[in-house]
Amino acid sequence: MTVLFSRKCEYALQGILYLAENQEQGNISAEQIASDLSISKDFISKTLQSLVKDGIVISHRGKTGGFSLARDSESISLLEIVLIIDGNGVFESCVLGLPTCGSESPCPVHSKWGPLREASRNMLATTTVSQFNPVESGLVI
Amino acid sequence: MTVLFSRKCEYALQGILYLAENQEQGNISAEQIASDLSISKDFISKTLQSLVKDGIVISHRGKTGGFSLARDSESISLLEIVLIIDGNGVFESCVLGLPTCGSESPCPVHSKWGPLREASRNMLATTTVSQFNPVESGLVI
DNA sequence: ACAAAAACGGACTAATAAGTCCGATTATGA
DNA sequence: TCATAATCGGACTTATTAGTCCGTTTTTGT
Repeated sequence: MTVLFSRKCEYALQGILYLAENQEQGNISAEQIASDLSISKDFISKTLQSLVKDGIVISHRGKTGGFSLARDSESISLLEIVLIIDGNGVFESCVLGLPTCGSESPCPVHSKWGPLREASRNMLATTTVSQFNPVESGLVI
Repeated sequence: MTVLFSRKCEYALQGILYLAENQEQGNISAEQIASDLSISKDFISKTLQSLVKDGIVISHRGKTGGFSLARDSESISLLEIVLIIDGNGVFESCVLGLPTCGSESPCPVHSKWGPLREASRNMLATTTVSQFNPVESGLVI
């Protein structure tokens, strides 16, 4: 079991963080990403391709091809990635899986889960891909 | 996708809350639970059987058989159910799925997710099955 | 005694997610 | 020009989860 996101979404997040951290390299091949993250090349490749479609990532074919960020890393939030890959079900559905749960007929944990869900969403919305790029964030001397 | 728990776990939680809410009925058949919760009879039956093995639920065969709580509803926390069905991976694993993530080498959201995870766990640990039984909680006149 | 109705157990099937493979296309550099 | 190395697309396979089926056992009420 994963925690909050699908495996595909986890890989997407890992992948885009990797791209951000290694921006100076220019195009980065799926091969390299997969090797460094110890995941499947074909799978991360497919996953990044869906981010290409949504304009988060740019891809280049050919010998020196690979992937790179389509936008400024500071403008890409983790939430954006999650919504693209997994949708917003995590932030809408009842945590107990009750289809009828809502503000009219809340489940036992409805009011308690609400703030946590909002905090999770907020964490993802306010965390950008650039935030942990050592170079950009100035954390490295 | 489910939010935090497997479908099986969601059903277990729904089922045990149902048992608590309808304690006065004594034995409650899988048939009735399934019908009221709009889920599969066979599946909820199987799920409750694993709670029987862990001493949360008691089962009785035969014509008037069914399921009932094995312990005082105030002593059964939601967390207990979650740990039995899904284990504690949700509270241990990296939310980005990074195997190396930990306090030594934290992932980008490690420090932010920690408190949320603890709050989630705490919510489940402090919410008992009795809490929302209308009769026991005195919410019903 | 016996029919009915329940959980139990185990094997089975279905659905979904995860991951793989391969041929086609595109671009580069020698 | 041509070999090489990359993404792309689609079909495919595998793994996991979800859900079903059915015969057996147990218990109760008539």
